[in-house]
Amino acid sequence: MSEQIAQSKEYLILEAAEQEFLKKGYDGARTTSIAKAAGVTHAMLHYYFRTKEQLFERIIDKKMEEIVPLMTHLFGNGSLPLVKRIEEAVSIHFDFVMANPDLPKFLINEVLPNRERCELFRSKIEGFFHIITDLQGEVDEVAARGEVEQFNVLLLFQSILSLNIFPSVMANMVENMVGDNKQVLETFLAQRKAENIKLIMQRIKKI
Amino acid sequence: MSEQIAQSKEYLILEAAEQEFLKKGYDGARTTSIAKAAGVTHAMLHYYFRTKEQLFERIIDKKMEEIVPLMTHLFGNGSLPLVKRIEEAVSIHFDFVMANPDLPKFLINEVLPNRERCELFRSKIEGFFHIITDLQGEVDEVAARGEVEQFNVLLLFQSILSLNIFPSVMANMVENMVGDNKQVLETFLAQRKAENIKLIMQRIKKI
DNA sequence: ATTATCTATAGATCTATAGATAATGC
DNA sequence: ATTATCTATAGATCTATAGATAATGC
Repeated sequence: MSEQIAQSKEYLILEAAEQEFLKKGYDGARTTSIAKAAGVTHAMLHYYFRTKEQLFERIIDKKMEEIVPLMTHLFGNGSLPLVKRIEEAVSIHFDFVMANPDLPKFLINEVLPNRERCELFRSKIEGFFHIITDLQGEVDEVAARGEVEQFNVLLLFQSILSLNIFPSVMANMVENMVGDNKQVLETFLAQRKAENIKLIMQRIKKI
Repeated sequence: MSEQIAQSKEYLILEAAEQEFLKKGYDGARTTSIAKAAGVTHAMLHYYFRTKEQLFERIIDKKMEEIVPLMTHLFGNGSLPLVKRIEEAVSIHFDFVMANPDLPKFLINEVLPNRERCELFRSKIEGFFHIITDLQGEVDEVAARGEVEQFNVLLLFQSILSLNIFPSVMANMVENMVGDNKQVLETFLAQRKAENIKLIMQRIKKI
């Protein structure tokens, strides 16, 4: 990004707004705080974005766009066998959530409860649901050959999602329990990731 | 509860506050809305509870108290063998979350992020962590005899929690996907519950 | 005497804009 | 001419309380 854009007031406001909205949600966020954090006068925020709502929509859109490519490429590595591909997906998804720890709560609190935003989100990740359907066909075949336990792909994806967002959704409690020791935290996360992979693998592998 | 208490303004305010705070969170809740929903003047709310914060704490306390007995009795049926006891726990916990669908989000958004409240909550469920420790000893024994796969009880509990809160945390998206057909929703929930039990059972059972 | 209740309003906070002025690009 | 920026403030909303009055319990 060019130096001009990076330091433009409009961009500074967007960055500050992202922080504020992700940390505090729409209700908790203050346009005055955003302006202050961005180092601009409050009037400038309204000059560029007119309303708090419009500024918020910009952040929502940005966040959604960050999720789409992950979702559509999650089970993307067609060269791997089915089970390995799913194991990869769990791992990649876990890492993505850890790299974007505020996203799950933001989605849960600000996107899903709003009809319009929820449907916009669904339309954006529509491709993902087609992938799920295709994958189900593949699973049915492989399971018919007795190579994996039969399973519902959508349910399995929900399980992966649930398990992987846990550390970020419960981040405060986790911190509270492990203290602020970075080493301990990383050990915990590694354990958590390994456990999630094991859970999913045990579920689908042929007994 | 006596008719007097049930219809007392104080109690009406508490009930309305519970609805409002659970649905909208602290920031989104309005004391004026609460008073209106309770059918009392706004001044009465402040007369009984002084501040929004104090009213909120009352609701927080109540909600915590609802969770404590569940947690401490989750793995309580000592007469069952280990694996069955855990299966029971998954089932009971799932049903509890479904019966209290707003609780997980409330805990995640209003309790855990607040240092004081989070520690208060931890102190209230301290007994639960002792149960986890005891259970770990039992697991180590049974696993040493080769009757179950070795596993970490705390990690497993986290997995159960993650999997079971999914439908309520994603409730809006689930509704959006299954429509408002009650039959379809119940089928989904039954599927989800069976899948969670299967996931946990497969994880701990000896291969 | 104390508790409960209401009306009216203070006081704080927050979003948003008006209006003036400076900077920028044809 | 248009775009960017600031100061000042309007206007809306929300929490909280003052002060008067009615109801209740010794």
